[in-house]
Amino acid sequence: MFEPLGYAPAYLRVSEAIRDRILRRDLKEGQALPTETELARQFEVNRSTVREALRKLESSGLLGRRAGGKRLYVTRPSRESVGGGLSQALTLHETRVVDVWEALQAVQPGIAQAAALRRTPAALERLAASAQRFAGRRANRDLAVEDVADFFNALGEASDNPVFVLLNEPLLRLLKPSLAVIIDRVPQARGRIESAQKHIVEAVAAQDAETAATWMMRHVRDFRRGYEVAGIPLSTEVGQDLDVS
Amino acid sequence: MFEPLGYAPAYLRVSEAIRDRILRRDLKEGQALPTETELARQFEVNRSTVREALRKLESSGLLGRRAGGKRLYVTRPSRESVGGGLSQALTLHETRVVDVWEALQAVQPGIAQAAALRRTPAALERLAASAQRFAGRRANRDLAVEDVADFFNALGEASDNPVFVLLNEPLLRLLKPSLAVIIDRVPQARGRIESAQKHIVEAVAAQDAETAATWMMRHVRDFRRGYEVAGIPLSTEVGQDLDVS
DNA sequence: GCGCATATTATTGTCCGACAATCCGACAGG
DNA sequence: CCTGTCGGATTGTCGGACAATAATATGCGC
Repeated sequence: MFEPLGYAPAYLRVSEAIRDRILRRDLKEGQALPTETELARQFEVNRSTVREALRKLESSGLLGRRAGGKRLYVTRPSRESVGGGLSQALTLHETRVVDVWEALQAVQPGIAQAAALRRTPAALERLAASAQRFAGRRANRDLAVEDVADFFNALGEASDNPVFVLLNEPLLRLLKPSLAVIIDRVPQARGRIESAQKHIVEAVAAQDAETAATWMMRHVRDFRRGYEVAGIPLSTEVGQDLDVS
Repeated sequence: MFEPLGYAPAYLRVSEAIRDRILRRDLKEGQALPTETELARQFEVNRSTVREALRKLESSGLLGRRAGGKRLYVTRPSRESVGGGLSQALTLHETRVVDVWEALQAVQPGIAQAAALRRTPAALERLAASAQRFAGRRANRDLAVEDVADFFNALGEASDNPVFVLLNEPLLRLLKPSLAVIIDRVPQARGRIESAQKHIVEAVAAQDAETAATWMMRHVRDFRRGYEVAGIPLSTEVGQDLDVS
């Protein structure tokens, strides 16, 4: 019947005040934040309180530190930061590999399509280079996995759609461990990935959205076959390795 | 030649230690965290340091507070928390309505498909109820928007795929403001949404994945028409209203 | 004047101790 | 069983302190 009358601790109000200024683009990316002491003075709270607020913003990826630096700068949440948060959440929601795969299947053809339509020459080159790198590296298992992920990332960037870019990251992160197993256990996996990537690159180069989507569908479907051949149960939960950092 | 040798401030190491225990399911959801003083004792750091660590985990959604409560409990990141973070990130990446729309177009048919295949009777009922609610409410603009979002959410839940559930939230959040404008300015919008929802519900009821996906595609494509008719430029940036909370 | 090493200063990370507000649990009374 | 009271535990916030080091100014040689 009654709402709880809202009270917010000071550290929260401070963090929201700063966050709003950032979202409003009032504090621009790359700009240095005032010092903790100065913020404490302006908000009229203790420095400890300011620090608690800063920690919140830091872990939302809105504030960051330049390497080896001391002061905080306004940053936009990076792919890694967003990916870390989401994949962490998915892990705790008991996501299974089949769930990730299904999402991949739903979204990747659309990304391929968009990439084919809008790729710049530079993005195309990056994509081709990624495929090349995977094809040329027959040795290391983990590097191969990184290359596959990089291919998807390059495609996301080529689509020039930040939603796709940010969505890709967590899915790939969760995919990687099982992909490593597939590459280890399924001899023909590398070849099939290589072939799919080649066709996708060609379609993107030709700006043929339809073909790009089709090959991507096959590519993703192949992963599912990979799970079966490698003997990974589809109901395996992802993220038991917790490499989030 | 050399990596910078890793140093991490204590508050970070504490927060990572706790986070790992949570991700490892060592600390289970719903469990109460030890008190700040106790944590400080165990980690052998000051309580202020512990508090900074807790603020980080709090804003990743891994720790939460029961309404009006004081102690912290282990929680899984809620849809809202994930959605807030992601939509905040997308806002800062200058995402445009057309980007969100494109992502919706890519992902929603897949969700509809999965929902059709796996919906439980309960989920179907929830979905139908949501459609009903939208159809029956011809008055308020904002409530109508909420109903549309709820329909997508219900579909996501029916798909029984946490990836879809969590992905939906930020997209809907960013979609809402423009959707409100569409409903205001495009007289036939309500009717078309109502019709699409009806067909989707029917297809999901019949477990006809193909039809569900097809109608969803039409439904999403309609939004794009809506933008054009309502005179919203597709390159409008989303999230200028910053209702993240 | 300019580049570079060096000295100063400012800022962060961490600690300590304190205190008010208030949530929690127990306990008594109707 | 519900309500009111009470004491202890816990959080939120404060002030001050200090070492380490990043940032900045200073001086020097050219």
